[in-house]
Amino acid sequence: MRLTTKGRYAVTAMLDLAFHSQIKPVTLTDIAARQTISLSYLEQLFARLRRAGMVKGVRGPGGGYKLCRKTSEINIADIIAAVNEPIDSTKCGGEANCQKDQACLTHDLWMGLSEQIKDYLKSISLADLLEKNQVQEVAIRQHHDAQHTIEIHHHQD
Amino acid sequence: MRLTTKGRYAVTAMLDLAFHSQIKPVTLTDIAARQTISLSYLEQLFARLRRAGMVKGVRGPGGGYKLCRKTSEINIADIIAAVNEPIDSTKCGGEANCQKDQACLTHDLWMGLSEQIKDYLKSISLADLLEKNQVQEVAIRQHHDAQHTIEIHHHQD
DNA sequence: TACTTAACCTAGCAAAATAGTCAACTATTA
DNA sequence: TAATAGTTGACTATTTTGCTAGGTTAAGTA
Ligand code: FES
Ligand code: FES
Repeated sequence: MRLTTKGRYAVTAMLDLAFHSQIKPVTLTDIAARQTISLSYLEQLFARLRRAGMVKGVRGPGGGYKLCRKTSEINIADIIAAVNEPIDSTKCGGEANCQKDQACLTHDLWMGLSEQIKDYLKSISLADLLEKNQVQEVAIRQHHDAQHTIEIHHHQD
Repeated sequence: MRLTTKGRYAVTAMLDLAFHSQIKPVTLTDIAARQTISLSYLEQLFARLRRAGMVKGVRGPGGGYKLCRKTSEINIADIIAAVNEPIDSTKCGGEANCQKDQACLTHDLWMGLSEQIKDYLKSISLADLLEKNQVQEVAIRQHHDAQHTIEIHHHQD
């Protein structure tokens, strides 16, 4: 499991998609504009996400992308794994034989740690994040509404 | 929190150090040989680890590196943070103002997730990993011993 | 049928990060 | 003093990243 800005872009885009594709597909152009990510970079990311079976492209006018599964069934680890080249972080490439005596200090250890992180990220779904974010959005909207009300009151003075 | 091979190198080297520096300091040459990491790359990593106050260099013959703290007081997150350039993973660089309406979809969300991963890695100490590894080592040795016994039995036939 | 839309694909590029090298230098200690 | 071993800085190669530019293909619409 590698964790870089690339993965962040992917998670962000997927979250945007989850948030806006309730009714109709969302175009990458829209996501690019909202999240300030280059369109073609998004295309690259979504090509991988599509090949991983997480999203589905709909061509033609009114088209765009939509999720293949429910937001509760899409986890963060899968998204990150989909966009990152699956690099074998071991020297031996699966075989546990690079040295005689201290062979797997790197091998088992990092693999285990990496697996733990993956498990952790697997336990977080898009729905979980959406919920969190929605709470915040609601809070902000309520704040705005409140301010709006205050302004109206002010005008009525 | 970023997770790349660089961090893996650092954690692996620190673990090797923890494992071998019980009695006397360990030279980077030894670690380089054991873990098949380039010596000069290790030097770079250990320069950062030293600046972060995690290891101490001992000069002269019989010198090398040793840990500044107990293995139970050194966590994985700190090691990884020490070798990675502290990059601000947000576009806005701390300010939450990159866009008007959807400002912090990226911001709060990824920051929070990143923080959670960091917390998780903070909860794992070198001692924890050592213990695990030692358990495995014992297991392997036992397995070897068992096979050895089998071979002896075979010879006795 | 022609046109538009947006997915889908390809090649290439500049900047950054990563991984590793080399050589000179300094401090320690046997 | 001579050997050892850390310290430093500059330098190079490779990979990844994020992006641009240009297409092709499928699906709607006039
Ligand atoms: S990396 Fe797999 S055995 Fe050393
Ligand atoms: S990244 Fe911080 S507000 Fe958008």
